[in-house]
Amino acid sequence: MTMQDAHEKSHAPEGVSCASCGLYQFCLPLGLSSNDMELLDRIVASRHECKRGGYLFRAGDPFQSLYAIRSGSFKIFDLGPEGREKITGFYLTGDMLGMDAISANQHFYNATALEDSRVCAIPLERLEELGHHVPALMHHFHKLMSREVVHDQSLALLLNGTKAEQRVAVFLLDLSQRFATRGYSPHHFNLRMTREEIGNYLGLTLETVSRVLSKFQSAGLVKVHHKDIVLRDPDRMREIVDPTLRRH
Amino acid sequence: MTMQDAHEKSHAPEGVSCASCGLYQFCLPLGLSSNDMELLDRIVASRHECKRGGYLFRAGDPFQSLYAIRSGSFKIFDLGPEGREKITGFYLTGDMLGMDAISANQHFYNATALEDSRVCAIPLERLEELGHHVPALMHHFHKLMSREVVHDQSLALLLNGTKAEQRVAVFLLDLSQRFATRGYSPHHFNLRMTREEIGNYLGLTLETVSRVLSKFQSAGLVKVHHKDIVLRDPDRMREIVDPTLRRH
DNA sequence: CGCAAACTTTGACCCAGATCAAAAACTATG
DNA sequence: CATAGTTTTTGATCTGGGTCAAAGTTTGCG
Repeated sequence: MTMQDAHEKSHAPEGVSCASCGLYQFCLPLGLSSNDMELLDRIVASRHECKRGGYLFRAGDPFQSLYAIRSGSFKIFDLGPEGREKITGFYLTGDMLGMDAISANQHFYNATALEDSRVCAIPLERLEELGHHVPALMHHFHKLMSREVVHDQSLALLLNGTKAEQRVAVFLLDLSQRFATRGYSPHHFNLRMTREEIGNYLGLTLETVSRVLSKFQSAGLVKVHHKDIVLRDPDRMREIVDPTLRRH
Repeated sequence: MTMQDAHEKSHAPEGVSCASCGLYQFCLPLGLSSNDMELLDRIVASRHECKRGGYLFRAGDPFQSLYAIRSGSFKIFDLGPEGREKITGFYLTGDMLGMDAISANQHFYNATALEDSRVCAIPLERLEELGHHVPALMHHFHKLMSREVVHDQSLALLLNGTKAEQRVAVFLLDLSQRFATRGYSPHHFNLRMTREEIGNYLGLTLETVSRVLSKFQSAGLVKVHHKDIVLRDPDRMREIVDPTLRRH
């Protein structure tokens, strides 16, 4: 079973507290008093490591707990009947994974690490139990789930109503913004996924992603060097996403 | 403001209880004791009517409450920069709407009634407050949100990896199953939305939807008469969705 | 009941992006 | 540091479903 597979995921030293994590503005503790923060450590069942390519959970696994990403990044994906992978999300440090599994008590999708990563396991029962005593915690959890709903609907909108260039632009701007929120540069960052994974996620082929990036580069919008991205003109990028922004 | 617009939504007699609703297997009360059920009525702030085409809420509206559909059906949709409508979901009797609004305290999307409908307004604060005393209620709410997450991701998968015929087949089978769960015939039902709305939702044009339905009809899979649908061969329909099911 | 408006069907043509192909650039490993 | 494998780029061609067009159907309203 996934949980015991030492090649994919192993226990790490537990001597870390939520208060010292440096992620409390993204993770669950947001808006809690330092008093509440101490309680928070009680809901983290364990901390794991997950090697690049290792599974955090697989579709069909029984629902054990939610996971907060302490460091690293993950993709979640479906494997179709013929094993064709379809990515529905990339998750970065501070994001929470596994909320799909609550509804049927088992995971619908798969999650693997894009790089060596660490996660905190948060059993839902403990979260709910502590939530009875700390209303702000419960409410924050509801916000997190709601954010997931909004994100997933945005993805459906993206896959429905937009052209290739818009999709890639949305993808880059979204990443940029997420890095900014985490304190990294919004102008210069490294992709953690391949062209194929990007295309898979955006409903495009890797060739199309590559072509669009080349086009953006010759238009002076970005500087692309492998996975190294420099956003040179975010405003013009935003105009590609929403042409009504263009001022003549 | 939407909430006061009498043309769109008006108050209806309040003399109805959750226990007498006949929907308690779909709505929030699922799995609660009859004792808890009495508490439940306390979280319903009001019951409204919503005429065909009327807005239940609009993108940007402040988040007032969640809504459980007592009768009727709704679509939720985004209006792009040029006002181009993009539907991300159809909701039937017993479904809950508005969970997108929790994350930012305002609605991201619009909701209008596909037919004259009635809803129960459920303020989140009351739900959370009562949830502190009734853990099963809180947990059931988490399952509902999780189900929404799974649905939205499934939509993204549909819009990504499938062809026109598969999409229409998925749509019909999904509706069939949802009607069945509600005690209606899974073989014979009425569409509440136009070809255009179906196509919009599925990422197809109304012409393509029409063509696919015609093709399904001549193949003997369905009998289509306007909005009246008879599923004649659900098994073969499932094979269209997932060709690996085919036995030669 | 009759006419207008809305919805649906069917046909002809076209295009964005998929697919196929092949070379180039990078990465990892012994 | 050479070599095999992976990832990316670029080009040529193909196609599912979009777009445009026009006729047929249904519904609702006065």
